[in-house]
Amino acid sequence: MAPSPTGPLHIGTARTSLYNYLTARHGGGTFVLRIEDTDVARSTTEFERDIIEGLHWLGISWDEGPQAAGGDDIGPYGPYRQSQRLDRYAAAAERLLAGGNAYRCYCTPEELDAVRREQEADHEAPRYNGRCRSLSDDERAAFEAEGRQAAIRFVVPPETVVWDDLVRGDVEFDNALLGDFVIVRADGSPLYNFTVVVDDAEMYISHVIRGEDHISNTPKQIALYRALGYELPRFGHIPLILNPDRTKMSKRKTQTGVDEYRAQGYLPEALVNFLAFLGWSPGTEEELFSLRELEERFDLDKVHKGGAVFDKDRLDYLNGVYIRSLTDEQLALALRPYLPDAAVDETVLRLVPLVKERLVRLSDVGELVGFLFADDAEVASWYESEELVPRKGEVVDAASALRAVRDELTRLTDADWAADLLETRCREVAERLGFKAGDLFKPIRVAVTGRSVSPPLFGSMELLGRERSLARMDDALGKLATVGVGG
RNA sequence: GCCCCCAUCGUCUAGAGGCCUAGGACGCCACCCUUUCAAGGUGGAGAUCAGGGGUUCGAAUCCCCUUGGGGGCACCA
Repeated sequence: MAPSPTGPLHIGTARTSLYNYLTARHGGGTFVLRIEDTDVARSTTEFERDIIEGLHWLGISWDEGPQAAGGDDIGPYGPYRQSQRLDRYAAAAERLLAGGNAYRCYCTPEELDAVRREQEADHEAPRYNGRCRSLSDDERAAFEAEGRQAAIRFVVPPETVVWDDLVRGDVEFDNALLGDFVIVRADGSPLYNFTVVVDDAEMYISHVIRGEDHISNTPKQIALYRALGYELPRFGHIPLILNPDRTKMSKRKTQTGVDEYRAQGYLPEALVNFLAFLGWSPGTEEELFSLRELEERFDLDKVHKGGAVFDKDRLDYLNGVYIRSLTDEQLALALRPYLPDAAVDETVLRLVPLVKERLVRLSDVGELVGFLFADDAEVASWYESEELVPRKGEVVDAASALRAVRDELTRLTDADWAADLLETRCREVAERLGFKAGDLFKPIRVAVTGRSVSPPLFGSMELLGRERSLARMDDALGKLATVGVGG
């Protein structure tokens, strides 16, 4: 896998990495991570860190490559950052030049542009016209005298290239359609199509698995492999992840940062399971897979050719499944970062059963149990007094009901303040007053939690504690009084 | 404009000539359970397998064309 540290870890990169990782693990191979940082202007070690940490977070590990951002490499064919391999590219370029497989090109961007425009006008494919391909020594000297810097272009042999793609089968491309492409810029820096070939070959990469958007780079790279005398790897082009409108997934239309999903409380297990199925399935109706199980079952020849839309609903569903599969202790730990620092561990563990079945993302916990950590006045500000009124009741009913409940519960001691007893007492009150239990519970719920939708009421009250629960009922009574009916 | 790739419910997918009156899952809709919301359970709507031609006794599965969609055509990766 060879990500470019020019941005945070992208969902697409994560998926490609996963497929690479699974292919390597499934086949007992070696998984290599290489950082493609030749674009010095856009590459940062901060992004490198985000990528490496994101992959680790997903559970993806590699046998060769940098193990930490800015850290040392592991593996026999390093260095594994392209910025540290410049001498190799220079040597390869020299070999190409010496063998007549490449030449210096003195064309300026303006000249190139003019040619391109002309070709477009003639409805031709835009490509380099080969002007500098066979310059005489005099012509070369003349350009040099002008002070022009030369880029290096690769001589593309005009032949049809065929490869047996790991996911698509035979793919054919006519390189005669290609112009000679630049492999080294005028400033001496090497370009992608050239560096990957040198690196993949010198790192003995056997399987190149990448997105379908690279399919048209492959014939160029194969030509380079041949010119350089390298042995060809197998290529596999996996389908793209799509926006809901079926265009190539983009930040604009879909959330693409792995760090963002992580921050929102998606579990790596859910993301991995979800990503694996974007373009692959085991061929059965099973759909819950751990990384380990995927390592065992994943196979490139079950990978689809068509793109797959990123379906957020499905990710959400899977995340819920994985959250529910956690033990209470594990979930309490995972929830910690999403709860106020003031929340003690014991409280967190006790609140887990109340929220476990209600969480789509870990970050949802804040909304669910916010009433526990907000002060009474704030909770009272969350609702209008009308919300205290039971479905088919009057404001007076709400007031008298709440008062009855408060009076009843006041008699309980702190020690008795537990969910089951609270429920028993409230049901008794409901019966005495002739309320349906649900109708009575509504005003209590709103008073105590500030919302008409909350975790189970009595468990919530137990956690909140006697004093605060009673105080909030008093606050509610006060709010009803101001509408003019309480008292 | 040129080149290449792809095509099963809205979405992810099962399906490699007869097992398909096309299966599962998400989402959606009902109902059940239920203190709200979830979770769970049951059921339902939802794809004439993009369309048209072939091949075959037989096609979602093979071939061709059309249409639609996507990707690529840089001194980006």
